[in-house]
Formats: sequence, structure tokens, C-alpha cells
Amino acid sequence: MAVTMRDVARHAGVSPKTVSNVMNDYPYIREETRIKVLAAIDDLGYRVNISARTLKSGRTGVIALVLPELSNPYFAELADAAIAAAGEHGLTVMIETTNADRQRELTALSRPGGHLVDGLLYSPLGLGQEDVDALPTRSPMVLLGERIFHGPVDHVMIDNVEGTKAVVRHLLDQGRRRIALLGSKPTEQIGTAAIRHRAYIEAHEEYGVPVPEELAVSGGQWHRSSGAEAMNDLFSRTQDFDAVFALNDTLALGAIRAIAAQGLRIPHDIAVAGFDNIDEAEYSTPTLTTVDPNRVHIARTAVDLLVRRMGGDTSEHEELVAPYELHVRESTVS
Amino acid sequence: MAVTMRDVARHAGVSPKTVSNVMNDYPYIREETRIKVLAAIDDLGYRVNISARTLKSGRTGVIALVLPELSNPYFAELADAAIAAAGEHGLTVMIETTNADRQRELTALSRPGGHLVDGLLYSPLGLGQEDVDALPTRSPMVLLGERIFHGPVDHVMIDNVEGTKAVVRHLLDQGRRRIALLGSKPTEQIGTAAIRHRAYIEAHEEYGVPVPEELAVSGGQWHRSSGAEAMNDLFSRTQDFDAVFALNDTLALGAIRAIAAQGLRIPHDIAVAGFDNIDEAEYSTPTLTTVDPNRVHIARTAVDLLVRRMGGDTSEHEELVAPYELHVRESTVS
DNA sequence: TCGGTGTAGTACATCGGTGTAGAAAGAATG
DNA sequence: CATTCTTTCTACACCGATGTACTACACCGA
Repeated sequence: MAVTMRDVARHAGVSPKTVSNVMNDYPYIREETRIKVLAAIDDLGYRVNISARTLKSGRTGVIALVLPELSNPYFAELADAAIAAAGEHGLTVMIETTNADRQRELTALSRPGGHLVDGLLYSPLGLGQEDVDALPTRSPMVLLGERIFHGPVDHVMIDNVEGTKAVVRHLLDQGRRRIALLGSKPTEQIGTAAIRHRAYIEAHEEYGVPVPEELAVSGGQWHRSSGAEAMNDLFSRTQDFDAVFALNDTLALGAIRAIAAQGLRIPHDIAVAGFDNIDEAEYSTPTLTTVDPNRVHIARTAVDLLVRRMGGDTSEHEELVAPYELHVRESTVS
Repeated sequence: MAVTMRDVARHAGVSPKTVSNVMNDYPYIREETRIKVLAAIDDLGYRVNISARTLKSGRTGVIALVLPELSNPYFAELADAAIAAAGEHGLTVMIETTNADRQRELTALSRPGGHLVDGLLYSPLGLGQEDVDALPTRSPMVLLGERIFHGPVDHVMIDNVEGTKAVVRHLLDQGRRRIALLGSKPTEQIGTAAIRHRAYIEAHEEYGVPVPEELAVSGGQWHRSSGAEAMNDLFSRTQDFDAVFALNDTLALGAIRAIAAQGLRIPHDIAVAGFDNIDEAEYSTPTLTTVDPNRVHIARTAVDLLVRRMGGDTSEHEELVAPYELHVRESTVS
């Protein structure tokens, strides 16, 4: 059996509550006693039982991060950033993946594990605005991503509109006039794809450049493989385009692969740009022009907000947008 | 305040214990009573308090996965596989990252969260054989990786020796005779780097090819950036090599970048091979020849072992090696 | 009729901490 | 000297579930 507070108390010759007080930095403890207790803790290798503490105090020191999958570098890097940010608050992160499945995302909201965590960072991909009522109004939670808006929770977003416009403008500035769009989701009115798609159209309109509707290709799961497939799809229909804007970096990297396989040169024949600025974008061949949504900022902001809510802050819910940054690399300029 | 078992019991007109019995599928319950209780649970939206259950039963349904970082795709993909494997057993995964820092890896072993998890999947990078005594002998744990051997725990390993030999033999078979080694750690006697380095030497010896000691370059953190730097290092010293074996894929991808920057062609001038078979290896330009250590197998094996131990199995500790697979791609053959 | 077995449910203690109230001792105040 | 305050520590109940032990009843066979 594990060592308990009782054991420590006996060993130190004090009451269990005094041990508890020492552990929780209760101010009125004689230095001598504190040392005695700490020594006993050390001697016996005592560790608090979080479950017991939780039962009484209601706190676990754990927050959950719910996201689609870690295989996607964007989410992996976001998770790393969130873990680091949580660590600064002394919190541990429990990661749950949903594969972007709506049902699994919904159950993640009501898991019994809900009792085990103090708060939730929630990044759904399968939900939609109609699920807004499923969001918990009482337990602390911060929403990430673009599937639901104006929910009863704090929300940290990527600056999709301005970020997308910046990269599309950049392509237009390079003289590209036939920019294919990779990864669109024609059936969806909401979500990241729809928002970026609209911004892509708006950027065209600002420049008075006709929107090449026929160059929009849907791209499934936004993996590398979908990027390559979508690209090959497009090639089978037309060669009449001089740039590709992929809705995320993995799509773009898959596309680069497919373009190279056609024997075409990037950016000379076709310029390619993505979105996310994953680590890989800086080391691909060619390096990838992309928008950095500022993961570190997002993670830190989200965790800070969550911590505030966990602390009982009930002020108005916030909707925050992280500042983006455009990184111009080889795939669009030579 | 949340709904408790008492509330449900009162609502259903039974004792709290009966509610507990219903929830735990205790066989001797009248169908009528069961329905009454389930209805009450539904009515009140009751969810068990895991902490309370844990306190009494000692089980949480959560396992921890300790690894260096998620930004490294190898670990991210391993984590995904582990989460999936754990899910099949109804377990949730709590991920903890250590940045390969020895101290943080050691504290991860004794965190208070230790009470919160039923078992531990542990993948250290900073520890060494001298830390073998720090491993817990009592709580269920499965060791991953190559930093410690013959510990008091189960151990699932990559087939580093045969995997490395296979890829080096492949390079030699292609007629390459001056194979640079990227990412070596000269100061370390143990660990993945040392094992793969030795296997690289052995493969040379099997073929009677002299080992080009001067072509071994150390590579820090095994990131893309370190790969590029190491490669540039090497170029600044010599051009007398016709292949590069990078000790992992991210190093290899960084190296590919640096080689391309020199205006050299892959594999014509220099062949490149890696280790890990991350998703990216299949979509890089050129695609990367590499060894697949079989993450899915590793994750599933490790979780299965852990579940057995959590179930109280105290049989002899196992050391298992996952079967590797060599993937030959463009970076070594044209 | 009696005892044995199986079914259905309950009472109570308990897991390991922490909040609350308060006791004991000495210091400060009037 | 009595009173109040401060510091230090303790006793006890309780968080919410579950294991153990027990009651009660029905049914069976002898």
C-alpha cells in the first residue's frame, strides 16, 4: 500500500492535518515543525493522492486538450505549445483525440473524465454551429478553431481572413492570375475551409481579378496524401493555372510532390502557398510560403483564459484572434 | 453542486449502494429496479465522480505517456497510435513531455499525477543505464526506446540493429562506398544513436568496406534544423562522400534541404536515407528511403503489456522487439 | 416443518485527504 | 490581573463512491 498522510504524520509526530498544512503552505507553522514534516515526507517518499485531494477540494491540476489527431503537425505543434503553457501554471495536460468525428467530439464533452479535469481546451472539426448548445456552460472551457461561434465560452481563433488575404494578395502581387484552391469543402458553410475560401475570393475581388471557380478542388482530410490526390485531380482536368493556394501546409506539401512528379518547376511554372507554418515548411524542397497563425500565442492565450475561468472569473466571454504572420519562401518567389 | 449517487438513490427510491450496483453491472438486480435507477440517472444527468471511485477502487482508467516532444513527428505519430491502442481498452491517455531533459524525465516518474494514472508508457531520451534504479518496480509501466535495458519493467524496442543494417546494406548494394553518418552522439555509449552507429559500422564490416570515420557528424536535437546544420558542417570539411545515412527522418529531411542548396542532385550525386518512416518521408522531394520501425505495432504491444500488468500480471518481464520494414524510395534509387 | 440455496437489497465503514472550528500557549493590551 | 490577540496545532466531519457483511424473502428438497 502506498504511503499516506497518516504515516507521515506518525513518523513526524504531528497530526495528519499539520502535514496537509505543510503541503499547502499554510502560513502558521513553526519552522522547526515544517522541517520535521518535510523530512518525514522525504524519508517515506510520500506523494499526495490527487484523487483524495480532488474529492475534497474539487481540483485536479489537469486540463484536457481535445483535438482531431496528433499526426497532423499543426495539432502536434499546438499540443506541444499548450503543454508548455499549461506547465507554466503547474498544470498537466490530458490529450484526447477524436479523428474529427462529430460523435466522438460530442462525447468528449461529457466524458466521465470530465470530473477528472479542471478545464477543457476544445478544438473540434466535426461539429457545427448547430452544436453550440452542446457546449457546457458551467465547466471552464476555451474553444479553439472555427467551427462554432458566439458560444457560451471563450474562443481563441486564427486570423483566417486576414491571413488568407495576405497570402493570396502575395500571389497576386507576383503576377499570378490563375490561383487554384486546394482543400475546399463545397458542402460546408462554416469552418476553416469555408472561411479561408471566402477570404480567397474576397482577395481576388479586391484586386479585380476574376475568381477561377473551376480551380477549386476539394481535399478530404487535409493530409499530404489528399493534397497529392487533389493536385492530380486538377491536372487531369486542366493545366491552365499558375499558382496553388492550399488551405493548409500538409495539403501544400502533398501538392508540391504531385507537381514535381509532373516535371513542372516551382515556383517558375506554378507557385505554391499553404497555411499553418508547420516546422516542415521551412525545410521542404522548395521551402514553403505560408501563413503562421502563431500557435504559441494561441496556446498561451487559451491556457491563460482557461486558468482565469478555473479561478472563478465569470466576466463576459471573450473572442480573441491571434496575430498572423506571412512567411514568404521559395515556393512562391525565386 | 453536481448530482451525486445519493440524489439518484433518493430519486429512484433505493439505496445509494443499489445505484452503485446498477452502474457496475452487479448481477443480482431486478430488471424493474434497474430501469428505475437508470431512469433516475438519466433524469438527473448523473455522472460518476471518478475521483471518488478512484479513491475507493484505485482505478482511474487513465494511463500516462511520457515522451520528449510532440513536435517531432515520430513521437506525435507514436502518441496517436498509443491513444488509439489505449482507446481499444477503454483507457484515456495523459501525455507528458520532457524535452528530453533528464531531470524532467526523472520527475515524471514520481509526479503526484502518478496517483492519477493506472500505468505509464515511458519513453526517455535523457536517462541512461545508471538511472535504471529510478524505475518504479511496483507501479505498472512499459519502457520504450533504447536508453535503459534490463530494467525491472517490460520493454518494447525498435529493431535498431537490423533496421539500420538493412538500410546501410541497401546503400552499399547501390554501390555507395562513402556513406556519411548524420546525428551521431560521440559522447554517448548508449541510446539510439550509439546503437544505430554501431550497426552502421557492422554493416560496413560485413561488406568489407572501410568505415569512413571522418564522415560521422553529430547532430544535436535530431530536428530538421540540426540535419541541415550538420550537413553544412560536413560540406565545409569535405565533398568526398556519395551517400548520407541520417539517424532519423527529420535529420534526413534537413540534410536533403542542405544538399539541394548546394546544387547537388539526390540520389545522383548523393543518396540519402533516414530512419522512422514518418508520414512526411513519403511526400518529401525526393521521397525518402527509410526504415519503418512499426509504430502501430509498438504502441499496441506496449499498451497490451501495460494492460496486463495493470490487471495484476506479475510474470517475468518481457523485452520485445518490433519488426522493422525497409522502404526504398527516390532518395536512394533513381 | 426445517434447513439450505439463490436472489435482491441495505447499512456501515472506509478510501486519503481538506475545511471548519476550536484548543492551548504565549504575547500584548487595558 | 483579566482580557484579547496571535500563533501553532489538533479533532472531527465530510467529499462521493464502493467493499463487506448482513437482512429478508422465496423457493427447493427431504
